[in-house]
Amino acid sequence: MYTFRKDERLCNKKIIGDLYASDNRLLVYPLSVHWLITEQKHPCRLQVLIVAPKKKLHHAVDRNRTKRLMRECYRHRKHLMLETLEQKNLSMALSINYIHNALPDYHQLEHTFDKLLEKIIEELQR
RNA sequence: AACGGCAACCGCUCUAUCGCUGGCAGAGCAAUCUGCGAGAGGAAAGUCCGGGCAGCAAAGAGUCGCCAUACUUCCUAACGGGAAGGGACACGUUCCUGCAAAGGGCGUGUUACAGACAGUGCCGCAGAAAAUAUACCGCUAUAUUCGAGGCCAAAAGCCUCUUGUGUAGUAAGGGUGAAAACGCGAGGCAAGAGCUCACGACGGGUGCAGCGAUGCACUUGGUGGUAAACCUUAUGGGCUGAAAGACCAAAUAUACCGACAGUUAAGGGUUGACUCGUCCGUUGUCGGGGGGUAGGUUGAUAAAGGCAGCCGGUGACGGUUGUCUUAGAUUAAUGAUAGAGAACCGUCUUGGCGGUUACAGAACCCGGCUUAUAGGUUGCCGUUUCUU
RNA sequence: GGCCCCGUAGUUCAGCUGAAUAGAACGUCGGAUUCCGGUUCCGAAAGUCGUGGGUUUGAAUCCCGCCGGGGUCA
Repeated sequence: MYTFRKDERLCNKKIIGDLYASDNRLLVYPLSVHWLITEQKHPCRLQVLIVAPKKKLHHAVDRNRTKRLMRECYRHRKHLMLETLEQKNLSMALSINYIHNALPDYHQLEHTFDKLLEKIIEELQR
């Protein structure tokens, strides 16, 4: 239930390009999310791209830790989105960008993720 | 014991829960599941050097250019790295010489440390002059000239001093400057000058010592600085870089490649330029296949490996014996949360409370260099204090 | 994983083949003109030349090491 495997990561360059070309953007500081409804080719309904930009976090250590924390939060909460997707029979691609220039705190990040998922599920219901 | 310096080493630990990437074993047609075990560094960083490895129609040769290095010997696979030694400079000195100034010896530290008679350039301002001394002042000789004095009774003439001018000699002196024509003393001279001589600095030659840098002695030359200015000398360098390259599967229609046959001259490539050499060329047939799209396997992890002992060496390091196996991702793993402990700091107070636990994250692999780094351990050296 | 370039007043740039006062425009400040403001004119201030060393008599300039910023290669 709380797994996070290779299948769930977004690797297709074409989909990534479409994702950033679309206008579906949500902002819950310090996170920025692009999302896109995709065709159901892939066995996994929900694919995600986790980004920590070099412009904001200059050291590789900081980028690694930020990505790990974000991944951990996502791993614990993605089932909420999956339920909605299965109800609607949809498939989705996500990119979660970190846009602050300091290291995050885990508990604050959890709180941010809760709010973020609420918003995404609202969008999906429409 | 405290503080400081240098060198070497370590650089948080444990438990629970939930996860990630490989390996081995088992189950399953398969997806996958279960179990066991592994999973960032001393700098993984900067990309400043050197190599391995790989490719390039020749990746050949020569000349020129370009780049790098620059005391000597050694170590090393190699290096622009390291070790030992030499020179220079700085500091210290319970040592030696000396009245002193100073010199020598010893110790510590620093050092991008080849060549400035192979040539060219540059040296602002100031200063006479900044490098072929085209001589401004001064000094000297000589010619001439204004004037004064002396010799003489007077004239002529001669001598001394003096004013101006011309010619010649002269770098000893001239407030400058970072630097002034090797320094300094004596001789010499009309005045002067390495013109000559002694001593000293520097360059060349010869002899001796040393593998050599170099040192010492003798002799000779006659010298501004600057080569992180051009340059000269010596040595080295083909270019590119894992996004290299090899293989497999999918996919498609005319860039290209290979073989064979015919054609033989314009031209093109050869990795900065030229020359020689060499390769290619245009048509037809056959075979393979570009670009674009999206994958997998390999390259790619046992090595110039680590640790310990012994031997050789002043040392870097080498030899030998034993032992160990130690990451391999690829939109990119090595983690998160909670609790406990350890170390250090602060505070009140004698065990609580609060805080801190650095720098930093592999991407083909090695050897160095440089830079960042809380705290701790060990060794050596120096200073101060206390005790015996 | 490689390679290249740039850091100079508050801002945008010169100066970079060494020479002592580091210059220009805009902006800022003060004064004049105006009833007031703008325009215009006059004047002034403002610089560790990114940083630490070295070469040189002398460094923004030459050499080396760091720091920061930007670009480029599938």
